[in-house]
Amino acid sequence: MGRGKIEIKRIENSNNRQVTYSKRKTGILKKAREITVLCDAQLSLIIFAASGKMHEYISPSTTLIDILERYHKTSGKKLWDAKHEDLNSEIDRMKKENDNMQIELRHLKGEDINSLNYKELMTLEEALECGLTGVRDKRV
Amino acid sequence: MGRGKIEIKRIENSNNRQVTYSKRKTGILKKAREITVLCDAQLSLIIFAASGKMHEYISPSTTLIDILERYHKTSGKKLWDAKHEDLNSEIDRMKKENDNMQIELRHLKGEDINSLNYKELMTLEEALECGLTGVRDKRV
DNA sequence: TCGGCTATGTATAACAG
DNA sequence: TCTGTTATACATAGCCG
Repeated sequence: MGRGKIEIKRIENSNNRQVTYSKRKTGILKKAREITVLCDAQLSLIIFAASGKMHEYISPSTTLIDILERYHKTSGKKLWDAKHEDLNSEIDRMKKENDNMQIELRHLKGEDINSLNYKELMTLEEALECGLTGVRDKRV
Repeated sequence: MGRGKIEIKRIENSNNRQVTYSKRKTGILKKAREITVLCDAQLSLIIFAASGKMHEYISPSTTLIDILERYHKTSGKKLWDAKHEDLNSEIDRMKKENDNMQIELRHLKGEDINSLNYKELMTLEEALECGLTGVRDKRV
């Protein structure tokens, strides 16, 4: 279309490239809107120009999130796992830390100490005596 | 285009709608590919037909996740917060729990007790004595 | 229902200001 | 560089088999 046929390959002249981008962006956004209206389709179109500028079209009556959820379900491809995995591993890490402290606390309170061996009991006693001394010094 | 002009509104005849969808889908996918090649654009296009069938085009040299990250950064719109917020609040909750245990542990070890008032010290001392008794009983 | 055809409406490459 | 124009290539609506 236009005054001459062009090959579909990167337009080397940056000015032409920019102009073509702008026109085709308008075109594709229009097509996107049209197909959703004509055919009851749901669609998400996100375009970034080489310059970084962004344009989007999301079909009405839906949201990008809806579409991504559906994409997720339909394709089975997971989108936010990278993010989720980080958070999940952080949670696991804290959970372990938590459990360890929980156990130490119970021991210091004299609970669940049946499983401790003699050496561990001695260490614990020492810690308790030390703490007690500190507290008594302070209190007086 | 075609033998007659059509209005951009829902095509009522479901057969025509389906045919038009199929043709236009091909068209828009082609346009999507072309603009990325011609203009160095990055693009994500996801279409769901009314039937539920999905089609997508993601520009080469990128991934949908990249595009969504960029969308997030550029638009400021948060996409996965609903999902993430749950995890984040879980992390916050555990962090608090963690901190509290951390403090309690330090107190039991006689550390950082300057900030405690008399009553708190007494409670602490009691706990320590109780723990110590338990441990000594056990050790013997 | 479907794949292909073609007359016609659109999009756009090149150009002009 | 940007906006508008125009000749042309392209996309596609309605058909046909």
